[in-house]
Amino acid sequence: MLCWGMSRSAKPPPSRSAPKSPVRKRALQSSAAPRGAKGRTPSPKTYHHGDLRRVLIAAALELAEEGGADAVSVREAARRAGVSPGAPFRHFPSRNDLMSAVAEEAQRRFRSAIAAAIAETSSEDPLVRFRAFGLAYLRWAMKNPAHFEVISSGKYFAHDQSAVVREDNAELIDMTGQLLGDAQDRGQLRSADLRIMKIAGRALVYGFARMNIDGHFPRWGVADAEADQMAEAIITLFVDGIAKPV
Amino acid sequence: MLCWGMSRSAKPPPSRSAPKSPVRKRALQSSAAPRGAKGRTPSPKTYHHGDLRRVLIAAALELAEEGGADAVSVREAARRAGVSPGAPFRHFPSRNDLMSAVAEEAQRRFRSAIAAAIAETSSEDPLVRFRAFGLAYLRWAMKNPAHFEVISSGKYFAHDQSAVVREDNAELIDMTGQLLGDAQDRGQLRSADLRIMKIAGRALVYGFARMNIDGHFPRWGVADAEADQMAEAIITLFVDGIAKPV
DNA sequence: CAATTGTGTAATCGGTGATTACATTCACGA
DNA sequence: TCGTGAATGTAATCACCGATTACACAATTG
Repeated sequence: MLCWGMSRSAKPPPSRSAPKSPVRKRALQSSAAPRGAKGRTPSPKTYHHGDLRRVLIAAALELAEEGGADAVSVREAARRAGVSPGAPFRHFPSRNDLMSAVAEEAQRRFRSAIAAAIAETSSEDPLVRFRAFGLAYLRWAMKNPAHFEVISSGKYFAHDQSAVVREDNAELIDMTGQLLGDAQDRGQLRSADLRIMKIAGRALVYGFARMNIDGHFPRWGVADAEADQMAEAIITLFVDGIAKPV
Repeated sequence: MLCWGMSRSAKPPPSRSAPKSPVRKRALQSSAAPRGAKGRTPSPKTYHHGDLRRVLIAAALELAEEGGADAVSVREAARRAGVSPGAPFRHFPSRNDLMSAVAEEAQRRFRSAIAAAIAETSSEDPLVRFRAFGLAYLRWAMKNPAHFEVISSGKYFAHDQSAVVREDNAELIDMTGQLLGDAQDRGQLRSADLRIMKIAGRALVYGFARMNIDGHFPRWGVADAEADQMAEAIITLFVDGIAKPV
């Protein structure tokens, strides 16, 4: 018998169309009352889950955290939500659709983290703010490698599938352009080619974050402080490199 | 019936232990006489393939080229080699082992490309050679994105599984350290911290290559020239950034 | 020529994404 | 209040994949 629950014991085959026993096992249910967007009260043992979409996304984010982006499987997410393997299909026609939703949530968090870091920067100096941007970027990426991977790798969801991720990301890129433009207006930069600086800056932080994800820094994972110092040093090097020498 | 060949037609079940018809279909066989390491002459229709290991690696490299590193499957490689799905097991106990072999071959090519580019540089100026290194790196990575991905992402083979890849890569990194050290000895650099420059340089090119792989440059893929110019500009920016201003 | 070793085949297992028919429930309107 | 249809979850199934085993066949070697 095909049983998606955790009981693997062989059961006597239920005659094909016999009415099922009304007793249902139900798992997790995220017992801290998941308030849906509509503030519905979820009775604990209903046939309908009530908030499956959200729970699936949460489970997928969790799976990614635990075992990397590749470890996310629709079936396992369903298992953790306590529903059958086919249930997610109603909400996400394909695994990619689930991953898109995951990416949107992750991107939202990423953006918030950076926005918060910049908001905390009291200075008006665009290069100082640029530094803060880069540092927040790297810190978030190193703290949430799997989520960063989902967002960035363009392998888990089609980039043109989620307008949210696309626009949100474009906004971040624009922000760096803005900051560099301001710095240029103040005569703080050596080179005139903003475009190259922008893309080089992106490549630098992206590469550092990805190297971390891809296991190029085997020493870390524990030495959190060293990683942070390294991140800071790299950004300093970049900013010093493009800034006009005093 | 389970048939690994291309014929999907239902056949009458062959009685379990009946002697098989001696007629065998045999695919590809890489008909340009694959000379094994031992220079064996491969007769075209033997039961034994004769050079399966090599052919499997070649097929895997091809699959990666065609559909990205994730598109490599042991079964498909076996299919292209014209053998059963279980055959590769003799040579590669797991998919990762196959990918390790693929990575070794790719790394070998990568290293050659860079070595050749540096050898062509007549100049003795370490920064000029450093530039050549970076450019060769980016050019190869952009020309062989899937192969670069297999080498670098540490997801397709355990980094400690292949001494070849590890050492080969360490040698490349050493090379950059050497070049930067030479530049420092000649007083060409602004900063004293070689370690940071080394890692920032790595992150920069790695990030650029990875952004290309991950689809962050949607415009390209056709505009090859633009990508090349961009690569050059980025490396120039970096070298100018770390070099002492004239 | 015979035995041993290497190599490919056949068959099977468990896991996964995808898809369909069906069961149950909920929400809305008569 | 009650029925009906739309939502939503279940059951069952398919194809594909990686892994593994027992077995068949070939190549080599003595």
